[in-house]
Amino acid sequence: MGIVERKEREKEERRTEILNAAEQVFFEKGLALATMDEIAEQAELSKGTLYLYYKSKEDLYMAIINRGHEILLKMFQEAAATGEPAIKLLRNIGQAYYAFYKRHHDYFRMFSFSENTQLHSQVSEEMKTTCGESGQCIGQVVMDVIQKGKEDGTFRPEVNPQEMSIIFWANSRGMMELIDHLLSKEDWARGEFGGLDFEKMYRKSNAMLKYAMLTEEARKNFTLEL
Amino acid sequence: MGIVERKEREKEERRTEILNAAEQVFFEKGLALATMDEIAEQAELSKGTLYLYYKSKEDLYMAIINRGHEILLKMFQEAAATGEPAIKLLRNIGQAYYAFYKRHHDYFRMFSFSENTQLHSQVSEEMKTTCGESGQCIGQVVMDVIQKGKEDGTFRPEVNPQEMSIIFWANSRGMMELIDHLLSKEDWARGEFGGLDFEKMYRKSNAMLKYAMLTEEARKNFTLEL
Amino acid sequence: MGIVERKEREKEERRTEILNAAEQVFFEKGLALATMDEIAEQAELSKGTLYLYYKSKEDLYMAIINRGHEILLKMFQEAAATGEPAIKLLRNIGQAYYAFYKRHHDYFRMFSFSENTQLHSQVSEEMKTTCGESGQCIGQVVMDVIQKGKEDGTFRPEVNPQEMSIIFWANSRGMMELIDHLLSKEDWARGEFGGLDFEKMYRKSNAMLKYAMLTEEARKNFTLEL
Amino acid sequence: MGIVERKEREKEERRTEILNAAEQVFFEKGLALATMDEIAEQAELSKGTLYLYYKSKEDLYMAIINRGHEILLKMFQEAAATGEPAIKLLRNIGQAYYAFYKRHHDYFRMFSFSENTQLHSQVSEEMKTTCGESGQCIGQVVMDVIQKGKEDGTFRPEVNPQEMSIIFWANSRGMMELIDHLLSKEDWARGEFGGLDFEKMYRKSNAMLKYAMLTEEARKNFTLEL
DNA sequence: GATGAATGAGGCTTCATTCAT
DNA sequence: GATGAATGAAGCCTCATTCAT
Repeated sequence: MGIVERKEREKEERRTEILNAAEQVFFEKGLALATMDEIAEQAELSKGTLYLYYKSKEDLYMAIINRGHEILLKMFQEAAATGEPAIKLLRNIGQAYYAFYKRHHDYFRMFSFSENTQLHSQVSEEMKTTCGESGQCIGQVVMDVIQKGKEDGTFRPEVNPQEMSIIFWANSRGMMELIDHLLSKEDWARGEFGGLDFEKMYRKSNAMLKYAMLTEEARKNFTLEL
Repeated sequence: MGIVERKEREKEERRTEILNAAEQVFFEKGLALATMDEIAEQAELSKGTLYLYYKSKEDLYMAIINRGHEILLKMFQEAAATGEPAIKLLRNIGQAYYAFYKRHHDYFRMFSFSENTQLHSQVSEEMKTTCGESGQCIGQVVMDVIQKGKEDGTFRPEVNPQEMSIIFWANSRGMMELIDHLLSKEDWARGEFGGLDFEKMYRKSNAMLKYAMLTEEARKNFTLEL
Repeated sequence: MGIVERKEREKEERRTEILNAAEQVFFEKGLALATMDEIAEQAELSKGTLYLYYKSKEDLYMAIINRGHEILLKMFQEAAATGEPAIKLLRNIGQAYYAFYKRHHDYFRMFSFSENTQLHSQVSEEMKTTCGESGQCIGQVVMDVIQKGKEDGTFRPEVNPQEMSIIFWANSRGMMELIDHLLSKEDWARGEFGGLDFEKMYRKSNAMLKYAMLTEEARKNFTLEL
Repeated sequence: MGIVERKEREKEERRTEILNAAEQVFFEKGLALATMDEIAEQAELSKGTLYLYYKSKEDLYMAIINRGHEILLKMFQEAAATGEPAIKLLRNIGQAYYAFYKRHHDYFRMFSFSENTQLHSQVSEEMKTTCGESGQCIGQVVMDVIQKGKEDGTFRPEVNPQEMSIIFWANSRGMMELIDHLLSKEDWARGEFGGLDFEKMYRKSNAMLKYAMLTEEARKNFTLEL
């Protein structure tokens, strides 16, 4: 025995190879312009084999998005596990998001797409189920941190962690999308455009939201720089 | 005389008809799944005629995005022209955005797409030029209001209007995208999901940002509800 | 009076303008890639007007070929009208053909096409009739010169002028087509390719045919250089 | 084993089937009027399959031209391999060309087109490379024979084989094109038009060129009939 | 006579997916 | 399980020609 396990492992490896290949192609061309032919060639597999592992091009695309979500989740979890006070953790998470964007902006760009109605209509239910989790968990990490901050008296008692985590997440995403869009026209690596320092702006926006949640007490130790 | 003018007007009408038809189809199917055949049929025109007015499917798509931008711009301009103090105007603009989303969410969904690299690569330079303006102006409206608020002592002197308008815009967009995504799974019309009142959350997020910009003086007249 | 003539003249001028425009476009793009739109634009006329003067794109193309034929005919006639002895005239004609090729190779290239079956099937009978003449006459010029050479004892009595004119014409055309094809790959202006001097070769081929027609007597005054 | 070979063979057969179908359609309609739909139907294959074997309509067309070139090359090679003296071989080649024209005039007509600039611009580099060879070799056969005739004292020492092979080839092609053009209007099968026997004329033209190349010695055994 | 907007048939090509081997 | 040849539906776009004004 062990033969079943080996088979299982090989199958998993094959899935990974396909994903790696698909990733490269999707990153370069995007969903619409990528072709299964190209992915098959990149994977050094036949086109038929692709369909043995993934039901459709869209499923494959969704699987890559899921990869991105898992990477981001891990980064969030690490950022929230330093043992620091909640307010620091929230800052860490914010920075982790920016770091993710910088290191994995190809994934980031796919995220917007993942919410596209058209895409969803073409992804199998199976795949959607598989991919749902990570996305959910990401929000949870933020929520837990805010809850913790509430408990230790940093955030006001009327703060609703679920709502606030959504607001934080939405704001961050909105900032990053805008940054990504503006930067694509200029020097992306420099992270600067038209004299604006986007990283700083991103941090500011997060700080502003955080500031609004602080108790009077906590504000004394917090300087909001605009 | 008048013959040339009439011709001109008819041509413009035809353009509008085409745009109307394209809009309907794009709203329903999205860029990828829409076909020029269907648009032509909807417009009760031959496919060839479509190409007399727009160079490609992507150009047509971009023209619709432009329509959306113009509607939004007008709503912003009206929201900023009530003569109220800056802090109210900013709230008006925020509400206008939400109203736009509610009334024209099909346009709203296209906006994300308008920043897609692949789309851009297929839109003619001509069309891009035509469509650039509205997008620019929208941000300007917000910026002017913040500048005004700074001048009348509502917003802190260290506030940078350009940066803040970007942050406001990004946050609002992020919130709305998230709302749109979450709601699409449930009852959209109700504007509520999982016990969360999204409109309220949206207003909160805006209020939090605003609050952070206020001078000590102005905060006295502003209650931040979380 | 006069008014009809003026109308007639203006109409003729319009035909010429159209022909000029079509010529430019056909020269540049060839029949298949040229469009009536482009011709109309070049002529600064509406597309509809084109069809007022020519029944189809193919008719227009044929009309240009006819122009070329007329130019060539005129050059042949001049070459044959210097009053020199027949053997010189034949040389003149050969040189005229080469000169035509050099000066008007765009026309020359169309000639091959003019014999294309597909083209013919799309040209109106009317236009074919109009264009038949020049083509016929060109052969006639050569024939007359050979007949003259026969009469003055330069060419053998058994020479059949009709046959020989055809052979001359065919040989010259074949040479020029080949030259044109080979040269297009290299420096056309230089008239040289792979160390071969095509003009010289062309003259040689003509000389060889001429030589074979000469009487013993005439050969004494003729040096055939190979 | 053998399975790979069989696959290989079947693939080659498929290529041939496609070529056969394309040939029939192109012969009947010509490049411009032929459609891939028709070729697919004729081949009893889907249109998509055509593109699995040939990149474009033009590539397919070029492949057929190549077939013709190969047939002609073989006929030339056989004509030049009878072991007879060079002067006979040259006559054989001339006759082979005429035979080719008579048996395969559809191919012959395509040849003119193969030199068309527009066609070339649409043929893939790959196909051009594949097709280049045969064309080259055809000229070589003639050249070798002339060289041989020079060496055995039949042709004058000043004869340049390369030049002369080109002249022969060009003259033959020119004659055949003209014949083809004139005959198409009348009875092609009879090979006669307006009282002219074209085959005889063709032979005459070749004989005239040959005659001009002969040494004084060789002329004694050669009667030039005009 | 001139216009030019409208047509609509049809062309080439692509590609996700299947299925016999 | 893997292959890759074959499919065929569909897409975008072109353009010669017509015809109402």
